[in-house]
Amino acid sequence: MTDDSITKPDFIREIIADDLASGKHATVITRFPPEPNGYLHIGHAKSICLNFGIALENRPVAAKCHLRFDDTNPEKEESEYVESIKQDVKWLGFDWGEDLYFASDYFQFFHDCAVHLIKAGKAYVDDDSAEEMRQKRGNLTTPGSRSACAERGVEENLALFEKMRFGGFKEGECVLRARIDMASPNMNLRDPVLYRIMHAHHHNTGDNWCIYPMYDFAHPLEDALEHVTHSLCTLEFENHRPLYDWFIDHCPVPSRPRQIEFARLNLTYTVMSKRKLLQLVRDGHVSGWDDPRLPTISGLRRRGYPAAAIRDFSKRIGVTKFNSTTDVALLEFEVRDFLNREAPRRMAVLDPVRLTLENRSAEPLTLIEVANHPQNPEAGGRVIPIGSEIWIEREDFMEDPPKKFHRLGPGRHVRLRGGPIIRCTAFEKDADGQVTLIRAEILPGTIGNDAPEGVQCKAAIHWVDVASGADAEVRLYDRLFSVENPDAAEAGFTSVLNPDSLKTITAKIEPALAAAEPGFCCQFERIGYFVSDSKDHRPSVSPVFNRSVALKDSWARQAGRPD
RNA sequence: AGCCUCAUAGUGUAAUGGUAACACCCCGGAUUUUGAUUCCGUUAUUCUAGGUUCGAAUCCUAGUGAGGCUACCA
Repeated sequence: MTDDSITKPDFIREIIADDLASGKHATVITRFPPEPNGYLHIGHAKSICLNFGIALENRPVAAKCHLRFDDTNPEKEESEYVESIKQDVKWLGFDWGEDLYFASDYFQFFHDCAVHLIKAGKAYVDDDSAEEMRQKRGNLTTPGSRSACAERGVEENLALFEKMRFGGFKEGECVLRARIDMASPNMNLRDPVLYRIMHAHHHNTGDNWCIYPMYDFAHPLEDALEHVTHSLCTLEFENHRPLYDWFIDHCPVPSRPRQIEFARLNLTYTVMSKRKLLQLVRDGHVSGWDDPRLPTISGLRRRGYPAAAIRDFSKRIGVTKFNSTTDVALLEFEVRDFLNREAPRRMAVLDPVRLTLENRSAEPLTLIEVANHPQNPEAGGRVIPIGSEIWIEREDFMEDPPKKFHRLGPGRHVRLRGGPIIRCTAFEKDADGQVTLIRAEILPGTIGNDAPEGVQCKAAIHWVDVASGADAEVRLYDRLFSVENPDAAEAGFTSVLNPDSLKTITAKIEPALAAAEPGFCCQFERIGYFVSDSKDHRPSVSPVFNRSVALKDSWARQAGRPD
């Protein structure tokens, strides 16, 4: 269902194609390596689509993409997140097959590599405190100086490391460091920490270990162990690549993966950092991690964004090293583009006003068959009852319409979508001047036929039958922030939250909508795309719909302009 | 301040030393039983300065701007 025509080779795909062509690799193995410490968001979706996409595209050479949980820090990780991440990857349409891994399953190997480095004189146990280490590391312009512990012999280091491993030290008492270069202009190479002591329970290994490897040490080894050929990560790891390569060079690994960095996704009108997302949830600015306004995968899913639209979006934005910010309008375009093709049409009236059909004896219709999709006859149709009273949208009637207004007004004609043309004969107002009732007559014989000679009918409006229609809660979602770049807000990102990001209203919906199952995506004709809420929607009892995205509305733009 | 990386219409990307293009957005028009869709069209682009070359968005140098790096996070 995804649009393959969008795919064009980016610099990473070119590298891979070259490696395949030159015979450097016979196949391609990528991996998506989340830390299970939070929920996935659309930035992760970019990485997922990249890594799994490359594997899919290279199927002829048996390419694969692994799902690997980078769970090397027991203090931050929970198995609850493992399940939600698996669910999100699956929902996005990707399959890791047999290749589900946990970094924690490699703890023994990491340990053995550490011992290997110690024996080679390339790692040592350091008793310096974190504070002392920081001071001796130097800074951006001045070289660091080595800890006195670096002079320890191999046997002593071996013994101390074993003592670390078997719980002989308290947390923070010492660490294992690589012996590289304290004067390197790349801070990552100033004798980085390999192992720290954590007397913590791990979600996978329980209490088997009390030393845990650092990302920089573990990650290249994980990749190499899994025979990953191309290890794709975001730009902030550029300076880590020399260290990545150093571990590959100095440890007994079975393969040589290559790290390639690309720019992470930034989107306008939202925030993407885990910390800020967490704050929005904790402080109650949103209802939870799956709030439809959040850029989380679960939020987008609940919002009714199709997985295919997110995949198309990922292709459309490309992959580069340029630190860019993508206009969220591009995501919304992909959502509309997909839903326009796939979503069945339904009718709902968001701001209802009653309309009475007066000449029912002249046109005694009781049922109307309405097409489910204007461009796709295969989508079939549905039968909607129609009585003498219907709801129409308040803004589809004007007492004194301007010449460019095509809808209903006194004496004017309009077509009821899928039904007959009607003519407004009268209307009533209350004391405040608010229209309370519209009276209209049906033009007999106009269902499925053009307007009779001499009748001006330039629009079709949606409607809901009063007798058979139902009430529904409709949640009108809009952008969470009112400025393009909330991260740059002087008073903090929460100061630029959009106060109108959610408007909840009661709407009138046609019978088929009330009966829909949760997660049903459709277009409310002339309004936008909506989905029945996966959590709160109760079919036929208490329907709840979320707006995914509004339809483009050139009339609103035109009408809003001064003449 | 040192090191690394990046810079093409408003936004995101393509052009791999040989005519700067595609998508989104915006604007206009045609069609339309959704003021949607579809179709057609308009506006607008190589950060700056030098250099190499017959020829530079592309290669080199410098500058400018942006991002990253001084966790026992990932």
